[in-house]
Amino acid sequence: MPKRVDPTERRTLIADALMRVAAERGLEAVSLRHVAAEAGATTGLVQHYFGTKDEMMLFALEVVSGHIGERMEAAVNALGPSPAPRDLIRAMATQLLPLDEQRRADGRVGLAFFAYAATRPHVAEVQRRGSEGLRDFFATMMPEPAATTLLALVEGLALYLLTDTYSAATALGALDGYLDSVFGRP
Amino acid sequence: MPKRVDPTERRTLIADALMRVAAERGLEAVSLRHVAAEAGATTGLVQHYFGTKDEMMLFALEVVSGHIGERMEAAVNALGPSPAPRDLIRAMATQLLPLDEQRRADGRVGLAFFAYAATRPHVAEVQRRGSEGLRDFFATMMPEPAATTLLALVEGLALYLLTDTYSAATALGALDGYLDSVFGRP
DNA sequence: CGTTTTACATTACAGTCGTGATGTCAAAGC
DNA sequence: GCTTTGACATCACGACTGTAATGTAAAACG
Repeated sequence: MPKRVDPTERRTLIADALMRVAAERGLEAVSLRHVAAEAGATTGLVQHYFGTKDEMMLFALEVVSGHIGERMEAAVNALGPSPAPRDLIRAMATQLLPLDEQRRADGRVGLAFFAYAATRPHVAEVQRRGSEGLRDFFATMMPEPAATTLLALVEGLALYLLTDTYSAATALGALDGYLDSVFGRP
Repeated sequence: MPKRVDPTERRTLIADALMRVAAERGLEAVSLRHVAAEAGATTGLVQHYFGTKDEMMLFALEVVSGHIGERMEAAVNALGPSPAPRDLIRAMATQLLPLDEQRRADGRVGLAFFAYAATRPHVAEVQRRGSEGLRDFFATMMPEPAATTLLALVEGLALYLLTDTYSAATALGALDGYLDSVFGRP
């Protein structure tokens, strides 16, 4: 056999190509051939690592969640030890907003997956779990109804940022305004 | 020529079929053939009334906005004359939430169109205008930043209702909670 | 050293897609 | 009444899709 290869490395390489295609040309342009071409490979390689297209899509969705998780961890670490709950929540919520090109790309993929999941229950399950985990975490640092509201608010802001309906300043203002109403004005 | 026919009637007939397909099988299942079949017609008819697929999609998007507008008007009229701002806003915002099968169908189509618009600037324009109009109207009855936040919150709640992440009671609770924080608890 | 197994590439297939061309038929206009 | 025209139906086209089958080369393993 040829050089033994790290399969998850190849899979993330493919998933990254997928996300580039999805971010630039929409999820409907995500085909085995386009993804393969973007990855500089052939459809055979893609087929080798993902038996089916749905498998590939599902993996890409997990990569996006992974990105968000990593960014949240980094943002939280940047706060230093034992930060105030409000700062912690703000830092995490901000990572859900598409405020730079990196997060915009992830956001577009995430949005596309919402539509994709609308007719694929098992994909929807993955998303649901992610949202619930986040809300439960938020709920450890603020009243539960407020955590619920905050998460929905952030999701809506993300949507409007993605469509250029709201500016970054507007979205951050709305986020801070809501945090003020929960934690009290500083 | 055959019986002269009302073109907009035919167009809405086609658009309704499109929305049924999109709601049940996702926007990616929306093809000229599927829509035609759902409408009990042929692709020739669809082509006759919409030169191109994009034209058809755009028209369907306008139909969805129309539905929402009609529902809002009905809900507002049901309030009786000169309602309190809070009640008015609540009635309108509620129409944006997919709380019954009718609104769920529209919501799914709307969501699918968000993804569709992500790579079609002129479609995004239509959506943006709708959101801005709504926010401006809200802003006539509440502080502007609150209107901005409310709209994003409602959009986020709609998303989570659509994916069955939040229950109707949870979403309405979040909406009322926010309205309380703006207008004061009754 | 030979065999097996892994990692890919290539090709083929059946299906669907949007679109354009062409055909048919009935009513409106002269 | 004949011609024009609008309202569709039908069919063909090239492009694209996901997937299955097959081929090939190389490294690991006995």
